[in-house]
Amino acid sequence: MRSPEELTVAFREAGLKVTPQRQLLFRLLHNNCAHPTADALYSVATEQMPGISLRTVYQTLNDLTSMGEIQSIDVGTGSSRFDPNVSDHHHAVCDECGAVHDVYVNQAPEMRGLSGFAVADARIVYRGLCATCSELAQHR
Amino acid sequence: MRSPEELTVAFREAGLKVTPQRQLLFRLLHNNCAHPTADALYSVATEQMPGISLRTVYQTLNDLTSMGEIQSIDVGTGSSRFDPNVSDHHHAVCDECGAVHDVYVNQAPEMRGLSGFAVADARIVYRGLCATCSELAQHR
DNA sequence: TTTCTAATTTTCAATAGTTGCTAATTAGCA
DNA sequence: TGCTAATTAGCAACTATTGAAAATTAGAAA
Repeated sequence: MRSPEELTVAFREAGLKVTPQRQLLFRLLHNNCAHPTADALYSVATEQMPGISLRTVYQTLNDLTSMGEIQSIDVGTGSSRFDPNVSDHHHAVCDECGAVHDVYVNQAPEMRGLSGFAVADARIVYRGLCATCSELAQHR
Repeated sequence: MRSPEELTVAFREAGLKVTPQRQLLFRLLHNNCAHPTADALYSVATEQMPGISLRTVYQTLNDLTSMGEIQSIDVGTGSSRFDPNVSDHHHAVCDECGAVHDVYVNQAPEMRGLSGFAVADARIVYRGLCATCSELAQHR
């Protein structure tokens, strides 16, 4: 996603208002590689702006998503996660600590067994143990 | 998954009872490649056994899943879907009609950009238009 | 065949995640 | 400074799923 400053301009150009709530979320999401859930963002946002509503967090996340600034991802952990990295990439989820990482593949694998399907997008979710957790597992 | 007859034996051997409700679900799932949701199965089950409870459907699906007879898949359509095909495969979802198809890949793609992650599993979800829907789209 | 009991089913309440609605507030143009 | 459409907060509602508890039942044993 673009910087908070650039988003401020983009929102105004789109006829959208730039509120303190939105600016806070711009900042919280920028360079955020933690793949936070709406609720996680709400918790952090509340520290800096007590009284901000979860509804507003959802609303802003949806706005940013439909503008293509962030993407909503579902890695099977129950709730949607939001990713400011909108480049073509995939995700690795640690089954132990739940961390979600961005990963890349050389080329999207070609699928077999289904003719005529026009693929628009392919998403891969890797599951396993992250470096830290597999280290810890070895010492047990 | 195994046949309803084989499952009947397997359930009894595991100390589980074989009820009419379970037998019905065994039959509804066997050779079912529609990737139904719990609710979809409940609808069909209700036709043949009015009064069957949605809770029982969920319970039986969970039992079958933990026995490894079916697998629960999440392709981002809101609710879990259940697949009696437990071989190593992936899924293609039509963005138009919502149909979910089983697909295969030659080899799981190797991931880059994350060192030390021990991959246990890789799941690919393709999105796009199925053969039928892309045909229809052409005639518009 | 009847009895017995643990497993199962049903019902209903509860939960998590998310969205719809509405009154009150506010950004930012005129 | 005033105005108005956009936004926020608050809360109800909704979907998917699970928890709990009373009633029922499969199936082993007598």
